Formats: sequence, structure tokens, C-alpha cells
Amino acid sequence: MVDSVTAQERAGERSGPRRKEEIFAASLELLAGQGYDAFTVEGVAQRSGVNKTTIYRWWPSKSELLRDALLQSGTLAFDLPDTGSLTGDLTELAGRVEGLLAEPETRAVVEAALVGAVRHPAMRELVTQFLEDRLGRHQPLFTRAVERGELPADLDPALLVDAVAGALWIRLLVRRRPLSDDFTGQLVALLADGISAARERAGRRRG
Amino acid sequence: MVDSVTAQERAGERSGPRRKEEIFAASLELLAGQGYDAFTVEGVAQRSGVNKTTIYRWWPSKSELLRDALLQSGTLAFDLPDTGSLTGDLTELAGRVEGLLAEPETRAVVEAALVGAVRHPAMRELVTQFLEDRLGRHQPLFTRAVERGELPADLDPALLVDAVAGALWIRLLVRRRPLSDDFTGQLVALLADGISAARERAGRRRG
Amino acid sequence: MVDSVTAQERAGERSGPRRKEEIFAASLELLAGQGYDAFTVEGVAQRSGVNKTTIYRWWPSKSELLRDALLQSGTLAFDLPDTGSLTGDLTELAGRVEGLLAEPETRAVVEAALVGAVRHPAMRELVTQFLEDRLGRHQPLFTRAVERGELPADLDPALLVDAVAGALWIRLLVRRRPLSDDFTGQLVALLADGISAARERAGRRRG
Amino acid sequence: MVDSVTAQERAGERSGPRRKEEIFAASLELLAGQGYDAFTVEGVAQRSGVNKTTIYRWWPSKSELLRDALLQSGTLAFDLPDTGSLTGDLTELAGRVEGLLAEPETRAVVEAALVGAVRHPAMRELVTQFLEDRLGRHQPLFTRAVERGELPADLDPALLVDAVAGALWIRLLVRRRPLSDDFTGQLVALLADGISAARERAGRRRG
DNA sequence: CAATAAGCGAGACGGTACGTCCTGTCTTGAG
DNA sequence: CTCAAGACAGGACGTACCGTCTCGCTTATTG
Repeated sequence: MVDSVTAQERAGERSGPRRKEEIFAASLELLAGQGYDAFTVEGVAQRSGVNKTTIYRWWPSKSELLRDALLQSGTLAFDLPDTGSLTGDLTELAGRVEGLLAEPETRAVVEAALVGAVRHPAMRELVTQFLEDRLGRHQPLFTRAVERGELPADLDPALLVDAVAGALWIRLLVRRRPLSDDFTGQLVALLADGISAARERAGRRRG
Repeated sequence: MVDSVTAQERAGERSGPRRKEEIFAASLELLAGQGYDAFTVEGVAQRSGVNKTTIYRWWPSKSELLRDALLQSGTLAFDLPDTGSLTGDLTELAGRVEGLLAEPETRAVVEAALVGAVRHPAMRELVTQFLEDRLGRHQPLFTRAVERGELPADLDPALLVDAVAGALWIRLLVRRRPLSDDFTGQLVALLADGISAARERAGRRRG
Repeated sequence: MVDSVTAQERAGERSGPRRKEEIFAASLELLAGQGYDAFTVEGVAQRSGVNKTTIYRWWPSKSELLRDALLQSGTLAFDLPDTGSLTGDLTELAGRVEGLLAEPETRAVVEAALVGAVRHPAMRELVTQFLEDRLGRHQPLFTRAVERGELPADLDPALLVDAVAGALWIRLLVRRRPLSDDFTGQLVALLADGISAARERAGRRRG
Repeated sequence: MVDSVTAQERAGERSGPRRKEEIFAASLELLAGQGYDAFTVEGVAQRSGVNKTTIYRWWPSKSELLRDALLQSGTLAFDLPDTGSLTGDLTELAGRVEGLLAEPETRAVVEAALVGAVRHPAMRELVTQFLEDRLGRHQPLFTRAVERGELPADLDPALLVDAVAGALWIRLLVRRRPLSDDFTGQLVALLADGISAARERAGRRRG
């Protein structure tokens, strides 16, 4: 191979701590296992077999570590559904949010992000950006729906995502109630009907 | 003196510390002013002119104090709208949630409740109960709507509240974006349309 | 007893930590046992069965603790000799300095004071004041010698103390050599002879 | 090439780091500038433009570096006075000690040596050896004095040096007082008179 | 003049101690 | 019974140095 520099070197990135993996793993385990308060730098150090100073060499504070651990974990990343219909896609989306918030481990991670966001501006920004990014990636889903004539172009699609995710959020994280039989189904149906009505109205306006 | 005990004492309840008011006030001020991390028992004691031990005499832990402070504050309590139509009532409701989450002070209080709920089971329960209570009080709103024929009886009304509150929650607290022009209006309209469709379908089924 | 307030309260003094004694003892033991580097706040805390925070509640820093431990210990305090002759008194004095610097434990304490003085202005001042105080108390020794006609009034008596203490200091602490057979005796004799000569000269001048 | 190795290599000595000079200079500057606590290996490395590992490659520990820096610096070396009389020589000697202890920079260096000696056996030995060496070199001074009949042969001359240096040491480093008008003069005179008396006595004994 | 060793910069690391902040407990004494 | 005052244990935070280690680069020998 002619060019022997690594991708990292080319990109000018720092290599980071040697046991990055273990550190992140320990962080997430603590979070998922015993909740936010168990996530201490000293605990992470011990569990990952690393000295506390090593952690502080790489992250200026606890919250930065939390941030990176969350970012690096796949937990918060889910891919784009494409079922062929808006209703199907929304249902899929809802299912993923539900999975995220219902599983104890992933829920703990989300909650940690939340607590971090409330307490640290930097973390706040991160969460915000992260979500914007995720939402941006969902754009094609709505573009397709518009093309299929399922969604009026003047309806802000983020509204749909927020309503679905928000309702689940409130139920699962705030009200802490298990989802009733077909909560998700009813919700999506309601929104789908609302969209249909809006579309028809829009059609009449234009026609 | 025949009956000098207060109603509270008669009921076996503790009267609480003499400077309860100041303690709650200090708690909320700290929360609203500098965020969750500034809410320390020592800070509250100092600000309210009370000794730390006094606080611990009355509340077993910081989170109980937080709970009571939140409960006692009117912040989270809003009354039942009655505009004559479901759409109107939902719009009103949305407006209240929006007010709660958009104002820096009340938002800080809500966030504190949130952080507390994540970190302490007791606080968690409290928030849950509190919300159930609030939602229970909103029941008449939906009963009226059903009576007016605006709402099919088989639609879980909590779904509506959760969708409205949840969408606003996601927007304002999680994504941290200001509300676009008529976010609330669009959202309520969407749900109202969905309900109409559901009602019509229900009508056809019955008819 | 009519008046039940303690002397401390009357004087308005703080009572200090409950286990003051143990803390000082632990400090001096560590110093004397393994030298200055073994004198760590955490070590003192552990050895005295006290929490680190307790130490920091009472002493703003390690060096203040060191200072108080030294002050409180009798190590550096020695009383006034009175043998009836200047030579005798100086010999006594030399013996005490020698005892202080030759015994491993007390030597360690002196060295600690020294290191502290070099590194911390506050400690420096303390040592200085402490010595001035001690020297001030030796004044009567010289007054008596002048009255007995053993010491010319125009000779700075501090010179004698410094020469005696200094020579021993250099020998024992700086050069680290054991004292030869009659180091102290020779030294005192030399100084006594010098004083005699000075006195005679002074006598001739006056006479 | 028959003999290209340097004298050092022949003797088995390492040549030392390339920027030895800078390292020593940086060490002494830090010491003289901000005192012992500012003398950190990392500080020296930075100031001398050398990597920390380079320092540790050549000196096993901080104290060894300190030792070599002090040794290499001329600070502690002073040459042999030869004024023709014992009194004159002692006065000269006293003046040099005074210069050493009174100048802030050199005083800082001496203090550093002191602290080092207290904390590290190796450093202790060094100081001791160093001083023995210096004193050994002063031997001729006393030999001359004996030859001139100024000093009885049975008086340990080191006593004189220790008394002079010690008194100044106590005054300047321990008591931290400026020297009074003719402290040195008085001191030397006192000792000289003492010596005269001793000599006369010795003369009588022999005679 | 090429191989090889010596010296070095860079950077990661474990470890010890420092001094700080906060939680929650306990005791004493005053009203 | 309520409270102020104050001491305390405990746990975590973030910082500063010490001394160690490994990796590759460069510069000087030296064979």
C-alpha cells in the first residue's frame, strides 16, 4: 500500500484513549444498570479498568464523557422506515420510539441524556443537534409521502413526528404507564385521518 | 381552651416547619433562577433563613422537598377549560401547556420535576400521580365533548392530551426549538380532523 | 460552681474539632515516623479516625494544620536554664538544642517546620515569631549575666544564642555529622573566653 | 581511529542530555524565581524546551535533578580566602556566607537544597558530602593560621566555620531577621578573642 | 557509506494527594 | 416540640504532579 497513514491520521483526529471502548461500555452499563446517579467518573474508571486521570485527560468533565458515550452508542440511532405508505412508515417509527423508551436499558440511556441536557448547556445543544440530525434524515419519508399524494405539502411533517414521539414520551417517561392495547395504532390512525381530511380540504381549495 | 388544635393537627398531619413558605419560595427561586444544580439543600436553607437541619427535620431528603415545593406551587396546576367545543378546549389546553413550557421560570420547574423523577423513584411516583390527578380532572372536558357528539366514545381521550402535550414537550424541551407560527393550531386541527373522521366512521358503522 | 461557662467560651474561642488531640497526635506521629512526605492530610485523617472533610473544616490547608500541630506540641518549647553562671546557662541551652536536633522524633518535627517555612509564607512567619518568642523568654538569662558582671552590656546576647544554636544546627542538620566528643563544651568555652576578653577590654576602656 | 572516545566515555560516564545547560538553567530559574514548589519536572521540561521523558531518561527522580542542578551551579562554591590573618579570613568567609544567604536567588537555591535534603536521603548525602568537600578545601586556611601561631592546634577548626555559618544561618534563614549593623564583625571578634584566650592558655600549659 | 545505536519528542498511562462541594446524620442547648 | 448551631462521615468532583512506558524519528558513530 502506497499511502500508509491511517484514516484517522488523515482526518487529523486524535486517537483518543486506548481503552475508549471499555470506558464507553462502562459508562453505559452504569447508566443502564443503576441509573444516572450511578454514573460517576470514578465508577466508570474502576469498571473500565482505567485510572481516573485517564478519563479526565480526554474529557474535561463528566458531562462531556456522558455526551460522547451516548453519541457513540448506537442506542439513539434508528434507521429510516420505508413501508410504501405514510401510515405504515409512521407506525414503524412509533414502534422504534416505543422500543427505545420501553426497554429498561435504552430508556435509562435516554433519561441520562435528558438529565444531562437539563443540567448542561453543552449537553443540551448536543441533544438538540442530534435530534435535528435524526429528523433531517427522516425527511425522505415525508417527501415520498407527498409524492404519493398522501401528505399535503403545506403540512409541517415534523409535527407528525413530534406528535407520535411526544405522545409516547409522555406516556412512557412522564406518566410512566404501560401502553394500552393499541395506543400506537390509535394514535397513528388519528393522525392519518387528520391528514386525509387536510388533504381533501387542500384538494377542494385547489380544485 | 376547648379547641385550639388546627384541622391539620386533628387529622394527624404535621404542621410543617414554621417558615415553610420561605423554604418553598427559596426552592423555587433557586430552581427557576439557576437551574436544577443550583437547587441544593444548603442553598435553600441559606436563602430561606433557616438552618439546614430544619429542612432535614421535615423532609427526609432533597427530592421530597422538591416534590412538596412543586406540589405547593401553583405552577403545575391549571384549571379546566370550557369553551363549548372540543377544538376550543384542546386549543386552550395546548396554550396552557405551551405557557408552562415556554416561560423560563416555569420551564425550569418542570425540568426540575423531570430530573427528580428520573433520579428518585418517589419523585417519579409523585409526578405520575400528579399527572393522573390532573388528567382525571380533565375528564369532564371529554365527557362534554362526547355528549355534544364531537368525540366518539371509543377513543381514549388521554390520547389527545398526550399527543398535544407530547408534541409541545418534544418541541420545546427536547428539541428546544421555538414554536413555529401556528404549531399549536395546526396540531389541534389535525387531531380535530382525525376525530371527525373517526366519528363519521363510527356513525356509519352504527347507522 | 456558680459560673458554668467554660474558660473557652468566656474567651470566645472556637472549640475546634472534637478529636483535635488525635489529629495533632496523628500529624506528629506521621512526621516523626516517616518524615515530611508522609505527612498527608488523608493520612492524618485516616490515622486519627476522622474524615478528611473534618480536617479541612478546621484548617484551610495542610500547612496550617502542620503549624498548629507544631505549636501545640511541646517539642519546640524549652524552659529557661538558671545555673548561676553564664557558661553554665549556655551549656544548658546548648544541651537542649542538641537534644532537640539529635533525637530522631524531635528532629523530624523541626525539619518539618523548616520545610514548611521554606514553602509557605505563613509557616515562615510562624517559625519566626515562635523563635522570637522563645528568645525573648531567654532575655532574663542575659540580664542576670550582665548583673553578675559576666557579660558586657554592649554585646548583643542574641549573638550568643545564634552562634550556639547555629553551630549545632549546621553540624546536626546540615552536615549531618554526629557531635564529636566535646563539641558543645569547646564551643561554649570559646564563646565564654571571647566574652571574657571583651569584658576585660570594656573594663579597661571604662577604667 | 585509535582513540576517538571522549574522556567522559572512557570513564564510563554518560554525556548527558543534549540540552543539559538549558535544563539546569530552567531548574535554577524556577527555584530562584518562585521557590521550591515551582520546581516541578514538568515546569523544567517546558521551560527548557525539552520533553519530560528526556529529563527522566537522565535523572531517576526530581531530587537527582535538583542535586545536579545545584552541583553544577556555582552558587554554593566559594573560594578560599587568604588575607594573611585568621580574623581576616574568617571575616571574608562570613561575608561569603552572608552573600549567599542574603541574596534572594542564592538563598532560594540554598533553601531548595535544604528541602531536598530533608526529604530525600540521596539529597541529604549530597549536601553532606558537598559541605565536607568545601570544608576540606578550607583546611589550608587553618593550617596557615596554626603556622602563624594564631590558632592552637588542638582546636577543631570546623567549630569556627560552623559557628560563623551557623549564626548567620539562624539569623537569616530561620529567624529571618536582617543582620544588625556589625553582626558579622562582632561574631568574628568574639571568636577571635576566644581563640586568643585558648592560645594563651595553651601556651601557658606548654610553657 | 550504510548499519546501528543513542538521544529524543510525543503522547498515553497509573497513581497519590490536594482541596472543594454537597448530602444526610447527629448532638447540644435554647425557647 | 421546634429550632439554630455546628460537628461530622461519606462520596464525588476536578486538578496537579510524579514517574513509567512505548513508539517512531533523527542524528551520530563506527565498522
